Formats: sequence, structure tokens, C-alpha cells
Amino acid sequence: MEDTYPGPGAAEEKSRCPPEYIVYDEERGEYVCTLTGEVVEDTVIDTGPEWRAYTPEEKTRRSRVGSPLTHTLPDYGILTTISSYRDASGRKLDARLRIEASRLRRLQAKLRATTSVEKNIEQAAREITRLVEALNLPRSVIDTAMMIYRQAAEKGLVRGRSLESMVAASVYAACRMRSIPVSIDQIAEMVKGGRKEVARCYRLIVRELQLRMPIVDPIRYVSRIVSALKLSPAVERRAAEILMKARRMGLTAGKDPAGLAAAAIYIAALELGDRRTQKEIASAAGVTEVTVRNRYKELVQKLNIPLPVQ
DNA sequence: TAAGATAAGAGGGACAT
DNA sequence: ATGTCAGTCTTATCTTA
Repeated sequence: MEDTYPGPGAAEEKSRCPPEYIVYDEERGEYVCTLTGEVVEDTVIDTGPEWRAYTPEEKTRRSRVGSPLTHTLPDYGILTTISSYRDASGRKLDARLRIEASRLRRLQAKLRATTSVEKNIEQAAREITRLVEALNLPRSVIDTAMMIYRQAAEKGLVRGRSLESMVAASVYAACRMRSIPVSIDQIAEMVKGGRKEVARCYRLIVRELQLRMPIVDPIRYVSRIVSALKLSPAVERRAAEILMKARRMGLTAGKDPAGLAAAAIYIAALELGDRRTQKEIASAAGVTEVTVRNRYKELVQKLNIPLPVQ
């Protein structure tokens, strides 16, 4: 439902590297593609200076060169605003100096804005870590989510929105990028904003950062549901088979992958004589019974699956 | 009790105005 | 920007086997 499929006309990315393979290499200080080894700096929207820290760990590591990074920000403690019109003793500046002064003033404003973004990102880093740990997601999600959040923050997408929702959206986006089967509800219920807002932030992030999300394959949901219901590997195989057939016939586009997986498992379990109720399957898959029913009816009909009579 | 049917409503994308 | 439209999923309630 909240899936975003890049249309056929979607602009080609600058990098050939699929986003889910891009990781931050702390040794080299670059984003690299794990497939090609290609350095993909342009996945990072780089408006900030060079000394920024990408991760909390890195921040600590870099602190060996002096006091903690946050205290070395150039703006730290500067309270004066550069005037474009008068010098220190109040004399008016001539035209050349005025231009120079406004340049400096813009620079100062930019630096100040940068540091506030940095602080925001630091707090987000803590929130992201908390969320990922609370949800028992792989720790690698933290880095991906941080990369996403950083880009969003530097593009000014966070201003006016709750940090919590943007964090949740970043974590969800990170999971989607890495094809980790997690629902937006699971993530959204950990924050105050609610599902609606998290979903909105997620879409905003995907659109503005032009992220290309891999389409979630319903088969990825199968093993989780199967093991939750203690069904046999045979059921799992059969369900996957049904789903592959469904995909070839184009029945899966636009449908909730969890619902499709649930329906396929329902059918497979029925066929193999180890049936579960729609209710059980629906709750294990995190969809409603109605959805299971609709998908199930569709699959049975369009794939011509004969059901065992009882 | 499980499954099916039906209806109303939410939330969003596509597309036009 | 705003409105309409088609499609999906959810919630709730009723019926059927």
C-alpha cells in the first residue's frame, strides 16, 4: 500500500550501484558499493564541510585528535553577527567591503545552520539506535538509516516535522532498502506520531532523496510466517512456488506482499493437509482476514488451483 | 466456530482543472 | 492548489456451513 514502485520513466540514478549495496566504509571515509567497489560519493548530498562525522562511533574515534568534535565546530560560541554596513568602529563600509561583508555574513549563517543540523543528526543517531535495538533489527540498519536521515536533514526535510517521525521513516526506509521484511506499523507504533505521519515522512524521504526501493518480494515474508505458525518446510516451498507463479502472471503488482504471502501459505497448508485458519495466518502475517481472503480467492481462481474437498 | 459476504471509510497515487 | 477517480486495505457486522 505504501509501496512506491519507481515508474518506467523514473530518472536513471547517477550511480549504477543499487542503493541497497551501498555502505559506508569507515576505513576509507567513503560510501562504496559492495558489489563493484565503486565509490559513490554522490549518493551523499554533500553540502557540509569535510569534518563531519557520519556515525556516533566515528565521532568517538575521531575525538583522539583533540577535544570532542562538537566543541570544535567553527561556529561554536560565536554570538556576533557580521554587519554588512558598518565596521567595528561604526564607520560605513565602502561598496567593495560591503560585498565582502555580506559574503562573510552568508558564510556565517550557513555555518550556524550547519551546526544546528549536526546537532539534530546527533540526536537522531541516538533515536535510530534505540529504535533499531527495540525492534531487534540487524545493527547494519543503523548505518543505513543514519545515511538516509543525514541526507534528509541536510536537505532540510526535517524542519517543521517531528524528529521522531523522521527517524522512524528513515529506519523504515533503511529496512526497505535492504529488503528486510518489516511493516511500517511495527516501526510506527514505537513512536508518538502514528502510522500516518511516519508513512508521510517515508514517502517524502523516498521522493526527495530519489531513493530507489527494491520491490519487496512476497516470498521474503513466507519463511517468517511459516515459522511463526510452525508449518513444515514443504508448506514453505509450496507457498513460494505459488507466489512465483503469481508473479509471472502479474498478480502481485500493487498488492500488499504480506497479504500475498499469507494467502499463498493458506493455500499451501490447505493442500498439504496441515491447515491453519485464515485468522491465525492473518495475525501471523500482520494483515486482516479479509485481505487473506481476497488474495486467496484471487490466487485460487487465476492460478486454477484445485482445492482438496473436505 | 471458521469462513464468506457486504458495506463504509481511510489514505494515497494519478490525472485533470 | 484542489478535486475527482479507481484501486487497496481495514473495520465492522451479518450470514452461511
